[in-house]
Amino acid sequence: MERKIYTMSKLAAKATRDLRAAVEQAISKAQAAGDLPEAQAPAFTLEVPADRAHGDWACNAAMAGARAFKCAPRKIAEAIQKHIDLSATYFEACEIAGPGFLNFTHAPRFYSEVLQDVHTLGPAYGRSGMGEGKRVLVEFVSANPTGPMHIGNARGGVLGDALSAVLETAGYQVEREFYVNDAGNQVNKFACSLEARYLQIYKGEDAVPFPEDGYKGEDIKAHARAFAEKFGGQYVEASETERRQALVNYALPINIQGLHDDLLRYRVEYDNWFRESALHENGAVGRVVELLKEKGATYEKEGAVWFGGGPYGSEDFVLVRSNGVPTYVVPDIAYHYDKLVTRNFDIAIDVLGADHHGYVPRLKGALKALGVDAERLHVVLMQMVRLVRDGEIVKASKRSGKAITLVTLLDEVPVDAARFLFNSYEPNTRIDFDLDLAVQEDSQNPVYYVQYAHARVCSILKNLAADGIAPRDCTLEELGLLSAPEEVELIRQISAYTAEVEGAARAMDPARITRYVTALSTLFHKFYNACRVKGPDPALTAARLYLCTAFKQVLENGLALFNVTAPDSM
RNA sequence: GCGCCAAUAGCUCAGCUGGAUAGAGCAACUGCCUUCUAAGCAGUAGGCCAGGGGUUCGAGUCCCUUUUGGCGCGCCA
Repeated sequence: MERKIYTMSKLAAKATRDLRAAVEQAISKAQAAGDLPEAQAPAFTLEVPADRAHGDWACNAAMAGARAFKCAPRKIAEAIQKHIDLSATYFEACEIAGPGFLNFTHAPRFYSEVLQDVHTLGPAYGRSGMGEGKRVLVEFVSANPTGPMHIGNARGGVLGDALSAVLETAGYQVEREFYVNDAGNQVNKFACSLEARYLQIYKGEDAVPFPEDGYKGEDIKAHARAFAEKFGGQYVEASETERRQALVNYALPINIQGLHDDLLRYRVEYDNWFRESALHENGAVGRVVELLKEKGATYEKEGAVWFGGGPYGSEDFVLVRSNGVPTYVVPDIAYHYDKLVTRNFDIAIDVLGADHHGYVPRLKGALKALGVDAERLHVVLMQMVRLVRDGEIVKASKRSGKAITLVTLLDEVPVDAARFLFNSYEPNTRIDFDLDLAVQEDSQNPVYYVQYAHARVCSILKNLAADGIAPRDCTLEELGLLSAPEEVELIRQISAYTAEVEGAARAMDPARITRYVTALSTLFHKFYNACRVKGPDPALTAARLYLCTAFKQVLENGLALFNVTAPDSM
């Protein structure tokens, strides 16, 4: 696998790191000068204040140190202020406010250099080395190939895909994987359902009972009909095993290809399609049971093999039924063992529906018993998606065969809108997906707000190009002309991008990027209304054009993370 | 019954290791297009952050508890 080396933007990170060092030094110097008592200096935070009037970065060292120094926060703040040296930093002012906050203001050169950074790095702006090149396997969707994908898989697809992109950008080496459940009981049910529909074609619907827990969807009937057209009735008289095998061999590949195609249509692509059947064929499933037995993590009860979860933080559960057939967890354990041991990924991430949460401790417990550090497995649980149409909740039920499928969703909702909407919610938020809103092509739909900002900046560039004015490099003096509040705010937001990506990676929440690009677009729209790019002053025009192209670049980088298009015109 | 997740503006949601006057979009109302796209901007209005205790300089955020809702608790997957 190709190892990518990225140029990183370190400017914003360096700015805060230097500031932190300056504050620490100021505390030491204040202590040396007797302005602060000798005591362990407190841990403190640097954060962007909610209110712009409080500067660009705020430090709580004075309040945090109140106890250690046995001194009023404002007194401590004054001592720090007296001794702080900002000359080597990207900050120029330090003020004391409120209960003892130290508020710092960026020096103008910070803004100029941020813009130059964006131009230098281009599409790589935002990348960082946070992940240290660690190998991460992100598994998501993994829908059963026995039927069509439902609306929850649509969310999982967007979430897993965007999360993967965020992690890549934050410096991880990511592989996207789909786990194909092409073995086990689900497939048996699939076979029995197909068989019933097939036989019904030849014997009549009343003559062949349909299995109680079978798949009742139309897709099963369609498969049976197509199979009958291709092979005729030759399998009616064949043995049950042979008949079912033939039906599965025919229909399952079609379904798997269908999953692949539907996801592709949804702009979701995988590095690997990992088949459960492979784990059975190469003996990994049987081996994992043996391994657990060797570790003494199992016991037998009433003819079944149980996992004793007590020492590993999980409940007891059955591994192998009394009839000798392993339960579904066993291949899952084998699969995760394969991820973390056989293939030796540093981290495995599972994107799962919240209805699977009860299963997580079992899986982690089994991994612990196998000697695997369960911390290397991260499960991102996403809450359920409900579909709302005409103000009413559409109940999706897989058994009834009336589920809202991913394909139905795509037929109704543009991919950009669906991806943007699904990526607007953090995984742990339940979504009521409003179909009526998603198809609306107006300002109510947030995706257009962001795309419009992009179309706008493209329009500016086009207009100026028509006048013979092309973007060019600017001197620091020229960039210093960008001092209007709207300009400064926009650049500030641009400067925060890398940290935002890192935060999204750390929290495993790509929805933060959606919020980021929305905020970025807002600031651009404000800039657009307050500052004209085209104007009498060539230097100012050049500087603003430089800002425009930087904005365009960062917006594109952000949208690329969740694979939403950035149109040149709307 | 036990466990997990939640409860913030009329609606949908943010609020990142506890920080300053709790934010955004939509909906409502008022303004702004002979100048780079009005799918935009500016402004007004809208909140006992579910209730109650606690922890501390400081709580929407942490702990306990009550209520309400979602999900899960099989030798199904």
